Parts: sequence; C-alpha cells; structure tokens
Amino acid sequence: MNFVEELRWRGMLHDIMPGTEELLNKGMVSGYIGFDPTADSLHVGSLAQIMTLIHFQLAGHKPFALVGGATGMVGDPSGKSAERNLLNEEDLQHNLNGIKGQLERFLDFSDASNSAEMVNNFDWFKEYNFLDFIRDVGKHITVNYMMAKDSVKNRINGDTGMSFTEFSYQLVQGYDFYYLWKNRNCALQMGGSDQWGNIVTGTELVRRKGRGEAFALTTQLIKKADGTKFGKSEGGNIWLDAAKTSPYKFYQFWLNTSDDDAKTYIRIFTLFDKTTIEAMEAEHDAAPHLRTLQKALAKDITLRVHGETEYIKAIKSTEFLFGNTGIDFLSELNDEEVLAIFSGVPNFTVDKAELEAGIPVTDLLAAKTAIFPSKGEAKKMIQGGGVAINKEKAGTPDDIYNAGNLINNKYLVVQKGKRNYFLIIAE
RNA sequence: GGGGGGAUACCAGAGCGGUCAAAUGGGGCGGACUGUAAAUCCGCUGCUUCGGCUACGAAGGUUCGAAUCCUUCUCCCCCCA
Repeated sequence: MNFVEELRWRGMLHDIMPGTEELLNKGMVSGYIGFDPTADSLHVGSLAQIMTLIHFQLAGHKPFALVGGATGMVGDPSGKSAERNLLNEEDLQHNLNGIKGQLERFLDFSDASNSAEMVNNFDWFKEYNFLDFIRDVGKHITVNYMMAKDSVKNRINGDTGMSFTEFSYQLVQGYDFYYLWKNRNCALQMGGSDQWGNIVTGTELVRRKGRGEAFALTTQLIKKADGTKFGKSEGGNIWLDAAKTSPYKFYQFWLNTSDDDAKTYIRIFTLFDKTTIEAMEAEHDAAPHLRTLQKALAKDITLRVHGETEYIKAIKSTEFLFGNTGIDFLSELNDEEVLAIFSGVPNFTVDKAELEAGIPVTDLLAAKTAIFPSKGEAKKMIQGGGVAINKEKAGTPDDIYNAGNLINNKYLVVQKGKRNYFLIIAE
C-alpha cells in the first residue's frame, strides 16, 4: 500500500497538493516535517507527526526531521491568538538536543538509502544576514500573498495584533523548504493541517525563486470526540520524556481514552494493519468493558516510546492500583517490590517520628507533602469524598493519622480522586 | 494631537456606598452511575492556627464603611486628525 493510501484509510490525511500522490508513486521521494523546539521534549501531540514520518519511511521514502532552531526563535503565529515569547539561544539549544534524542528512537537512521536524517534550520540561517534574506527571499513573495493566509488574517483582524517578527515567520519556514528542496532534493513538506499555509509559502518560493516544483501534504489535527484538547491530563501535557511524564502515567493516559477516540487513535498511533484493527474493534464492541482497544493502544505506544521494561512496570502498577488486589497485598512485598509498583507514582517522604506522634490529615496532605496545594483544598476534597488513604475513604478533615496506619510500618497510599495515586514513605 | 470607553477570580462577564470572598456561563477538580469510557446528574472552585486575614490594574484620599465616590499613575480598546 502506498504512503498516501496508508494515511487515507487511517484517517490521517487532511489535504494534499495535486500531483503529490503521482510523485510519490514514481519512486523514492525525500520529504520533511518540522518540529517545534518550544520544550526540551516532544509530547503526544507531536506523535502524530512522528507516525507520519514513520509511514513515509516504511513506504520507501526518505524522511527528514527538521528541528526548528531558527523558526523556534521567531515563533509561529498559526493557531496562536497572542504574540509568542521568544526563546533565547541557550534554551533553544537545550531543547533541540532533547528533541533530537527522542526522534532518533522512532525513525531508522541506519545507512539504508532511505535512512532518516535530522536537520536544524539554524545551520542555514545563522549566517544568513537580514539584507541578503529580504533581497533573495522576500523579493519573491508579495505581502498581499502573505496577508491572505488565515493565520495572518486572524491575527490582523483580531485585537492582539501581530509583530513583524511573527509576520515574517512564514517566509522563514518557506525558505527552509526552498533550502531543503535545493540542497537536499526534498520535494515534499508535511505537517499538521494548521501548517498548510506555511508549507504552501514554501512551495510557492520553490516555484518562483527556484523555478521548480515542490509539494505539500497535511494531516488531521488530533481531536477528542468530546471536543476537548488532545494530549493533556490533570492539567499537564503528556510528554514523551519519562522524567516529565512517567511511563505509568503515559500508559494510563492512553488507557483512559474513550471508546470513540480509541477507534481513531488506534489507526493513527499504531502500525497495525487494517484487518487487524477491524478485528480488534469487533472484539472491543462485543465486550466494551474489557477495553481491548484501549489496552492495545496503550501497550503499543508505551512500548514504542518507553520500551518493554517500562511497559511491564506500568502494567504491574496498573494491575495493583486498579485491580482487585486489596491493600493487604502490599504487606506481602518487600521494599523493592513496593517501590517498583509505585515507580511511576509521585511519592513523598515524611518524618517517621512526627507520624508516630500523629498528624492531622490536612497537614499530612498539604503541609508535609505537596499532594494538595493548600489545607483548605485538602479539607474540601475530603468533605466531598474525594480522598482515600490505603484505599479507604478519608472520613473527616480532622482525622489524625499515625504510625498505626502505616503499611509495612512504612507506607501510606493516598488517592486523590479515583485515578491519582500518591505514595507517602515514612522514614 | 483631540474625543470617548475600559481594566473585576483560570477565562468571559455582572456588580456601581454596606446584605460582596463578589451573580451568571465556560473551564478545572471531585462525587454518583459505569467499564479507570462516553452521556447524564450532583458538589467544590482565595488563604487560614476557623478568631480572622488578603483580595476587584497601581498608589493615595473621602467615609463609621469602598470593587463601587475623588485624585494621580500605568496599561488596553474605539472614533476623529
């Protein structure tokens, strides 16, 4: 199956420039996707783009991952209602290194003819001076053309305005495409559907400045069935970096996908083929409470991102925390085993002597640990029935916990809501 | 340069001398139901040693009492030039 058909049946394709598919069918094509270095790790939102590159490479084409050292310094106005904060060079470099390391895990960088490559647009922009740029590049694109882009129009018609810096963004990104087309024989840029305008500025530049032809393909932005934003959980982003989002939490994120979304995501985020996916769906629909799809999805992605060891740990934690095993099960484990189960769970240490004297719950949860930001909040949630300690609901905010409540004479297991676990270690 | 309007909690937005820790909606969090789903319903959404304390752009002032009135400052928007 060719690349475009692959994206199509998976529901990933959003828009494609005429002629693109024909070009791809003729033979190996080099194509690229840009990644934003706004943080030192990619998050699940970028995963769809990574998958696009994986499919691209599997179809025999040569993928480039561009990390936007230069574009990151300017800031993309697409989808942003306000001016971006600029990153300094140092932070940017730090972020680039982090992202680079992650991308290397997903694509094949071996010596194959279609081996993946990583490029940084800072390399060709750092020496490019302003006057040369506006003469050589700016000359080819009219302001009228640039203003017609939705990303620009929205900002000009809105009330936040837009700086010249952000306005020039599309030229900078457009030049990336031109550069890669000219020097690396790169004929296709891909990206999320919000990138269409920027990508097309690139193909336009190739046409006008290079008198050549370049192509564009965009993918669907990931949405959740209920309309809320994809990729967030309990307020935070879900990162690919294990230090930012533990593999356990990562696994949980996917496991908690709704039925509707799971059907979409299994196509986008896994490489299972069509018949396999349809069979999984049928199985899921026959017994939805077993959550076959969610489990397959969470497993596949966690394996790809974190590897087998971390996946197994995540499963073990999940089985203990959400399975039928009572809290007594913990007392059969040694310290090492307990910590393994709670490895992805935030943990806090309290002084054992203090606990022996007895600590009121609210102090325990808000002052001695950071499970709650304030005692008032801890109190309210206890009253609302949202807190459990050692799998038993905390009764009143005045309860006092002492050494007698410890499991193995050492641990307290705290639940905030049903799904958020914390481990308190007394020592 | 001239004239007008505005700044309220995470966001939007009411309040225009006490009854305001501040309506309402959204968001967030939690509970019930369930399948760690969706939908639905319900509760919470400034801190606290539970006495109070700090809050309505900033600083002063009037008043027994200010988010509300006055003065100055900062920022934003609109119209005219």
